[in-house]
Parts: sequence; C-alpha cells; structure tokens
Amino acid sequence: MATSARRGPYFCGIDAAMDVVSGKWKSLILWELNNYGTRRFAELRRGLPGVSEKMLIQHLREMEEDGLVHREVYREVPPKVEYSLTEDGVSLNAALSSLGRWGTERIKRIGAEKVDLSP
Amino acid sequence: MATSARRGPYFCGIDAAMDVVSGKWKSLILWELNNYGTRRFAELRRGLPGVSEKMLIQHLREMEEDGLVHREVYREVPPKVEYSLTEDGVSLNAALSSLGRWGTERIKRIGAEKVDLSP
DNA sequence: TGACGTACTTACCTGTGGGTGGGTACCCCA
DNA sequence: TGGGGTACCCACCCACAGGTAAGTACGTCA
Repeated sequence: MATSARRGPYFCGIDAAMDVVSGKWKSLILWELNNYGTRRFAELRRGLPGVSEKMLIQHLREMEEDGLVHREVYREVPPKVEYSLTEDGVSLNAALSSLGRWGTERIKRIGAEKVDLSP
Repeated sequence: MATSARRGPYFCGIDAAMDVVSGKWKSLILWELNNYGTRRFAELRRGLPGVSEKMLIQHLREMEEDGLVHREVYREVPPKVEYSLTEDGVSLNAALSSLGRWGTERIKRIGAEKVDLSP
C-alpha cells in the first residue's frame, strides 16, 4: 500500500490518537462530517478550500480503514458516495473539542489569521 | 530558519493546536515535562527512547518559540539546561488529556502494541 | 592519559506527505 | 454536440520532516 504503515507501537494514548488524526485535512474532515452528519465527496471537496482530490480520497480511505468514517456507495450513475462518522469518529471529535478550544484561545493570543469557511 | 514556517492562517482551533503539537516527539515531550515538572536535556533524551538529539533540540526550540516550554540555562561547566512547561504548555497538556483517553481506548480496541516507558 | 558526560551545532542524506495534472465511464443539460 | 458534473485512479515530482554521524569546549573519573 502506498498509504501509511501506522498502527505501530505507541508510547501513549495521545500518540495513538495523533497517528489517526495527523494528516493535513483529517481534523477538518472530522469537523465537516460532524457538522453536516453526512456529506458527499464533492461536498467535502467544496467545503475544504484548497484540498486536492488525491489527498481527500487518501485521507478518507485511511479514516475508513481506521474505523472513523463510514462510506456508503450508491450504485447509481452518475456515482454517489456518502461519507459519515462512525461511533468512534464521533467520540474522537468530542475528544478533540477541548483541544479546539485551546487552539482558538491561542489564535486570539498570537493574533493569527483565520481562513474564512462559509458554506 | 531551517525549522518551521508555521503560525499560518488557520481553519479552526484544532488546526492551530495541531500546528503546535505536530512533530514526532512533541506530545511526548509535553507529557514528560508535565510528569516531572522540570527536566534536563539528557533526562529528556533518556526518557524518550529512540529520539535523536537533533530532533529533540529542534522540537524544544520550536516549543520554546511557541511559548509552551521554558528554557533555563545555568552558566556552569559542564553545561546544565533545565526545561519546564509554561502556563500555556500546562493548559495544552490538559486539553490533550481527553484525546489521550480516546487514544488509550483505541489502543485497547485494536490491540496495538505499546512501547514500554519505565523510568 | 584517555574515555565519558554535558548540551549542543553542522553537514549530509533519505522517505514520504502532499501537490499537479491527466485519464475514465457515464449521464444531464444547453 | 459538446461542456460540465460525479467519484474516482494513476504517474510524476518536490519540499521538508526526520535520521545519521561528526565535531566542540570543558570537566570528572578511572
């Protein structure tokens, strides 16, 4: 596989969690799926400005393998695929919320720019 | 600088937090410093089996720049440098705890190996 | 006298995360 | 009739994260 060799031996829980979340867009995908409940591929692509199709697919595949997202394929033409969070995905998102709050505080502290994400 | 161009525009809080934590050993350093309160360079190196000196220094420097760790240099020979967490570092660690719990659960679920970390 | 420890620095090298861009099979709409 | 949309796959490429190894200035211990 060209993707990741992960799931290696971990030092601690944070290590294991980071392994699953690390990836430029993974936390954003998590957030997006948590917000909308279920999203089609193209909706995700449009919701994550700047993401390349390749990376979006690769990340979604890895997150599916990791049991975080569910992939529902409708055998239609044109193709239709719906992504949603699994139970583990939802709980991971919940576990990330405190980190998100810390980050938001940090953005205020250092006065960093924020990307505009309006649907 | 050969290090990082980070602090870029962020999509959300998680993005900003991940920016600061991403790095193979950073969460471990955080955990180690939180556990021991204050540690010398060589103590950290020994506490993180497998870390290279270069990466440990680079990570510590970045975390210092990011205001997470404090670096206290004692003008002695042989040299003595003590690292500890700042207020922000402590709060980041607290924000990571729920993620750590999720990861520990995940390790149990998938039955991953854990590295033995005994002092 | 020399091996070891302290806290680094510097140079060099490699693996891979991620980007670009093209192709596909099919359908709808103008 | 052809341009656009769907959800991908594939080949190629590059920057950079991270590893390896050597060197440094000084002190202690055997």
